[in-house]
Amino acid sequence: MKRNSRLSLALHALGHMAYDAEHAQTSTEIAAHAGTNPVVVRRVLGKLRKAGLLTSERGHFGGWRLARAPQNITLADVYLALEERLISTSVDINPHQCSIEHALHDRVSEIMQDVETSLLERLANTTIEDVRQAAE
Amino acid sequence: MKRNSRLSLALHALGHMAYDAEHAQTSTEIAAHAGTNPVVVRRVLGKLRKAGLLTSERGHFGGWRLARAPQNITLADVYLALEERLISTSVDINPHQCSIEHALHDRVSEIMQDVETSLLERLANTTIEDVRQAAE
DNA sequence: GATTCTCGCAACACAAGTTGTTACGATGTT
DNA sequence: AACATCGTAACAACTTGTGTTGCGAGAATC
Repeated sequence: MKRNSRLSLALHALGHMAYDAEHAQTSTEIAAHAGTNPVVVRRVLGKLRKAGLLTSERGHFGGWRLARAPQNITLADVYLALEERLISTSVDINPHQCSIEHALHDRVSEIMQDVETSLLERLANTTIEDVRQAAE
Repeated sequence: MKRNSRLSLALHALGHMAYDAEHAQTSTEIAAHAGTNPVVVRRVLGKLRKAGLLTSERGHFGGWRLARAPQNITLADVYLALEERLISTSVDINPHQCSIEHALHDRVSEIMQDVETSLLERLANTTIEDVRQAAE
């Protein structure tokens, strides 16, 4: 697997949880469905919980539940919860800072920022519920 | 250094070469300016040569030159020459292919494709010459 | 022709990030 | 008490990006 597999895993899990929001799903169940490991699932879903998209409960009949209705969770929410960014803003500014480098950084950063914003707008237009319905 | 450092390096080198297109620049010079290694420079610029943006000459007074006027090289040309993509299309399709996974893949791919296209359009609107002038 | 300069390329080392796995403690249910 | 489940740390394996060394090929100069 490669980059973006975390986003795929998160969305996949949410999609399934949208089917019956009452029943809590265990990380073992989710992992089996996604072809990965329960610990990996907890790592990823832990970020979604931190962002308020999910709740988790320990103990018997514990597991993961949506914290909101699937109509109220957009792909953008999930993307932001993972705290990854397509654009790499971390362009090390060299100390000598030649003017070409500076002009390039400004121009490329501006474009990347616009693209990132555009991406978020598009992701915000699709909810987990939309995806669930599209899958039927 | 992180991702995108190849694009930065490539653009940086092109920006400097745009100043005097006559004089060939050696990978050692470029590397010193960019704070990296000549072999790294050759690796990156080799892709630009393959794409027809640069030429290289061996031997005494050899080095790198622009293959076209800097007005005719856009940031999109460079981005494409590096053969990297922001979007990771390589989402391993699992054999069992659950319908949620399929719907998600379709939806996210569509969005990513649009964003990639939008990025290319924006990059195509700036030339190396534009950047050089902005640096003055 | 010998020397020097330069690119081309392969090979390797190192660091960082991603994923999978094991282990164990904490918490909740039966 | 026994069991199920999450939370988290630790580690291994793999991939990727970058830096480095070494050496051969081609081209200019002496």
